[in-house]
Parts: sequence; structure tokens; C-alpha cells
Amino acid sequence: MPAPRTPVTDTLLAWYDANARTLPWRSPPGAPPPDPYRVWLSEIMLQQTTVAAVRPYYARFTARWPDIAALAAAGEAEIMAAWAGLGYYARARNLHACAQAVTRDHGRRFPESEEELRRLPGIGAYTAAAIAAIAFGEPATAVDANVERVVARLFAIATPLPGGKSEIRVRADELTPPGRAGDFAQAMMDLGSAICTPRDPDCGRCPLEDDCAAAASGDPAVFPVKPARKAKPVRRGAAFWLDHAGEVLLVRRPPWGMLGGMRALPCDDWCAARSGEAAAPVEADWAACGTVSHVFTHFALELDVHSARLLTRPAIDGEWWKIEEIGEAGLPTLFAKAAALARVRQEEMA
DNA sequence: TATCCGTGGAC
DNA sequence: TGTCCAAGGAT
Repeated sequence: MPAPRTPVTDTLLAWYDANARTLPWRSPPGAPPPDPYRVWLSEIMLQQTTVAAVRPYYARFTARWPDIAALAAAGEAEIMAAWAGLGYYARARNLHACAQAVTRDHGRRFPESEEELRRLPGIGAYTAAAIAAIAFGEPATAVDANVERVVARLFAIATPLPGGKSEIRVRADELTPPGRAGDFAQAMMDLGSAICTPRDPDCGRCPLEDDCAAAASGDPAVFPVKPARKAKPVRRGAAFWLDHAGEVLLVRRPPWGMLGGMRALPCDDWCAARSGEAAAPVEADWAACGTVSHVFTHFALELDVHSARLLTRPAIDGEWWKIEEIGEAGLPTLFAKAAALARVRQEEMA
């Protein structure tokens, strides 16, 4: 008589008990859950962002702001600057807004239910479920790209995304063990990260291979089915490095749109048909420094960088920043690249 | 539902 | 070099 088949969930949890990654924001399987503040912070940082990219930011944030009250008391500008380089900057503004909401409306403690968490700024369906399950042991199912991929393969769900999400959600709910929802979510992520990868999944090492319809099909990588991507348009713009007495002019971008709320070099609207069209912030003897190429999510940018040095400081809106301390200005990567180019050019001129 | 929103690493 | 895509959310 054949032995009863171990349910997929138990197989996965047993694998996780033996193979869980050690991460700074995570407790080992079976241990008491981590500080909800740290779970929340890590989940926000990890949205569409790799573990390797998050690590140093997580370390700096937790050292500088060790709890929710400290973060709520911080200025939005310093949080934005500390976030510089990590991308998706609306997350940083929402981070501050969420810290203030928890401090103001919830007595400095995160609400424990998925429903209440979902109402906080920057916390969507996935993050609410992840925090509820991981930090509070609630029976919530966090469906991220890893879970979508693993579940789509387990059941060979051929409906292209995003249409297939509803079926994936149902299946993921059915697999979630109410008593270990947090470990289940993290197990799915570890499996998706190390074994059930987007390309060339390593089925030979997968604890769920015998249960997986996609593995049985012989070509598991076709799941989940995704629509074709659109081509990225290329845009062109101009940025201006204006310095005087060892300081450079920086501006604050408007809170909405690209790089919203971040410090930046003065620039045009990136809609130039060709280089040399943009109006400079002041009259000066502008020199061309070169062009920065930068790829965003839905377009590529060719940014022409110009520099000028003034003998007298003009009356102009902005912030004069010590050039030697430009690294602490919190420039997003695009402008950090432009600044580096302008400084190289300056060295050549000197 | 579709679009906007960054960045860097892997292949 | 180009392509894909990573613990998504807001609108």
C-alpha cells in the first residue's frame, strides 16, 4: 500500500525549516516573529527591489531610525535623501507618511490585521498580507511575483497575466497553512528566489517537483505566461551644473512624477527633439560636458550635461550645496551620474 | 484594467 | 548590447 502523499504545503514547510535563508529582517523558522517595524521597513524596501540592493539601505535605516517613532520624527527630506539610489521614490514619501500615521492613529504600534494595514500609505494588498502573516502570525496570503510564479507552475496555469492572477490567488489561498502563514510566504519567496527562478528553474533541487504540473510538462519556464513588452521610447533632455565658490546649485523636484520630491540638478522637461535646445537657468558661458544615458521603467533618457562657473552668485531659486559634500545630497542615480560627468569635465578644465 | 514609477544585476 | 525582471502601489 503506497504511503499517503505529503501535502504540498507540508513539503514546502519542511524544506523551509531546513533551508531558510538568513536575512537581517527575518527570524528563523519557529522563532518568535521579528519587530513589526522591521518587517514593514524591509517589505517596503523589497518592493520590486532585490535583496542585494536592499541590504545596505536596511542597515543604514535601522541604525539611524531604530523604531517607528524615530522615523516619524525625522524630516521627509532626510528620509528622501537616505533613500536616494534605491528607486521608486514614492515609497520613501509614503514611508514617512505611514510612520506618522502609525504614530498618530495607532499609538505607535502597527495594526495587526491585513485590512487595517492595507489602509496605510504605501501598503497594498501584498505588503498588508506579508506584514500580517510574518509579523503577527495572521492567516494571510501574500501573493508576490514569486508566489505567482510558483503557483502558476504547480498548477500549470496557462491564463496570461494579469488575467491569471485571480486563479493564482485562489490556489495560493488554498495552500496557505493558517498556523504558519508567515513561514509559508517566506518559504515561497526562498523557493522562487533560489530554485523556481524565472528562467531555467532548477527542478532537480525542488522539493515540489513531484507535485508540479509544469515540471511534468517538461517546459516549466513557460509559466506564468506574460504579455509581450512594449518598446521603450528614447527621450532627450538637458541638465545644468552651475557652480560658484565651491558650491553647486541644486533644486527640489516637484513631489509628483519622475524622481518626485528628490534633489536634482536644474534641468528641462526631457522632451527636447535634439540636443542644445534647452534654456539654461541663467545666462552664462555654458560648456558641454557630455551625455548621460539612463534607462527608466518605461523610457530611456539621453541627458546632455552642461556646466558653467559664475564669479558672482545669481539670485535664483535653489540650494547651494558644497561640491565636496555632493555625495550626501541624496541625488537619484540619474543626477549622480550627471554630476560625476560635470566634475570630470571641471577637472579637465582646471 | 492600464499606465506610471528606478535601479542594477544576470544572462 | 539588449532583454528581463526583483518581496508592488497609486491612480
